[in-house]
Amino acid sequence: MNNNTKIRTRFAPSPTGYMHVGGLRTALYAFLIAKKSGGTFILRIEDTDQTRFVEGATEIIIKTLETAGLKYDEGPGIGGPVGPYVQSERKELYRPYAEELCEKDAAYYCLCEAEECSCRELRYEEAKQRAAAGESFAIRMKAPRDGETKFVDVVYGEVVVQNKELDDMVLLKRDGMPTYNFANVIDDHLMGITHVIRGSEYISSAPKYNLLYQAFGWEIPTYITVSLIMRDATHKLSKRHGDPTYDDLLNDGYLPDAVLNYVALLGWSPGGEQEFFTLGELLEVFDVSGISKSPAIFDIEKLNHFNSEYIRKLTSEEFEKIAAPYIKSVIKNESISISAVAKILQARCVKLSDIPEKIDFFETLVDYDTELFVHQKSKTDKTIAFDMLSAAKAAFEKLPDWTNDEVHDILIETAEKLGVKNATLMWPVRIATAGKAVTPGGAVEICNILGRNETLRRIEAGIEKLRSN
RNA sequence: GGCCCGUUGGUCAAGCGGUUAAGACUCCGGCCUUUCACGCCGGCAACACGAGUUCGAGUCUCGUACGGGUCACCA
Repeated sequence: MNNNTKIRTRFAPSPTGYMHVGGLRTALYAFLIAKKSGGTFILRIEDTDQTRFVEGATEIIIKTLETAGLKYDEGPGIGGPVGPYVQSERKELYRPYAEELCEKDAAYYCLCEAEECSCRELRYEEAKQRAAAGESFAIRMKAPRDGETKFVDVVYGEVVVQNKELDDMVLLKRDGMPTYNFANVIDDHLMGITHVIRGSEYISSAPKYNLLYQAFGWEIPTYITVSLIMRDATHKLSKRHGDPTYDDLLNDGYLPDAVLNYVALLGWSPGGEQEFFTLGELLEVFDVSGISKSPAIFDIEKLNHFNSEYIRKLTSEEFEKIAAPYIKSVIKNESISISAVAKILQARCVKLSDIPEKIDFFETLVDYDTELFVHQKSKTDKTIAFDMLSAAKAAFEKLPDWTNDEVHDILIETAEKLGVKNATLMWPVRIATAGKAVTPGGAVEICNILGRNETLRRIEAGIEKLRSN
């Protein structure tokens, strides 16, 4: 461990146009590891493959980190002392390092087109001449053929590999661009990265990176390898198979804080029983010793739970603000109070996209089935409902206008007068005004939101329905 | 296939040689109640298998099975 230097970590995604949930978690851990010790968190874009260029992809990454609250100290847009932070803008600087390795006999020019390379022993001078004469070439690492390479990973412990398992990986491609692996090592060193946090798909490459560091005589960073996030026991989470990306989740009405909190707990445990953590709290409790080696399955049900809780914890003003667009997507009638609708929704939605189907009845009353008036527990059926609605109508007509409290009081009063349970009156009123069995809020809230005229209109319609039945 | 890694309820997971094997999500009862939700109370459900070490193993060792990762001039 680099105890005497400040920790520097980086999140180094390739710009694919979206953010994986796993990528977000890697970014989070890198952020936490740096920040909890007052270190530096860096964003670096790994775009050495130009055929994969996706318009706007870097912006998506930047925006993701921003919404997630993972503020980077150095990176694209804000710069920093070891920039540029986009690899395609650094492409000129890799070649000299590859040449340096050739001089040290740790790499070689590979002039072969074939996959099986036969030019490993070609002398550097001779290869250079042939290259100068116009032959195209790549530069490969000259991996040792015997012995073993070992390294220590904070999560995986000591990993030993036989060198004969290592191949001569390409450092510089025929097009002159560095490979991901090479650029990664060079940049991590040049940017002073002390702790490398990445997914377990890279653990097999780690020994090769170490050989490179050793050939250069550079200090090897601390490796922290995190396991994969899976869709089920046998498939990793993937956009291609329809699994949601971070952006998909936000579009579906999950809150950034909830997603971050949930994702933090996939493959890492704080040890105690607390599950809800703000980013600030994570900074306090996060410790690499809690990172697990085994893959974790992404469970949308558990995320739902986190999201519901986060929604409930919002102040009603905050909730109204984020719920308003969803509410307005179905409620066009301007006499309906968005704020009142938001109020009855807050405790009842798992995610914001649940909202439209829950409140559509405010806008349009469907031609519901009168069977809905039958409810044993409330002691009501169609005949009773008819009487209840008639009584409610008479009571409401006496009120020129109303508030929530007035609706409540008059209904309770009416039920008392009739000598029935509150529910016996409330049920039919709610059914007549909403036209569905399950609604956010009860009869009182619904009547109040609809307003006197619309409520009376719906109650009268209900009476008519029952009369003709 | 070679190499590397993993395996505690359906899911996330605690556990670091002695526990009635936590907790959370889901699911199922019940209570509360103006439907639903919330809340409260209760319940179902796990150490992959086989050897070994040990007085004692979910915890240590080896093997087996199953699963994953990786073996690109992709990242």
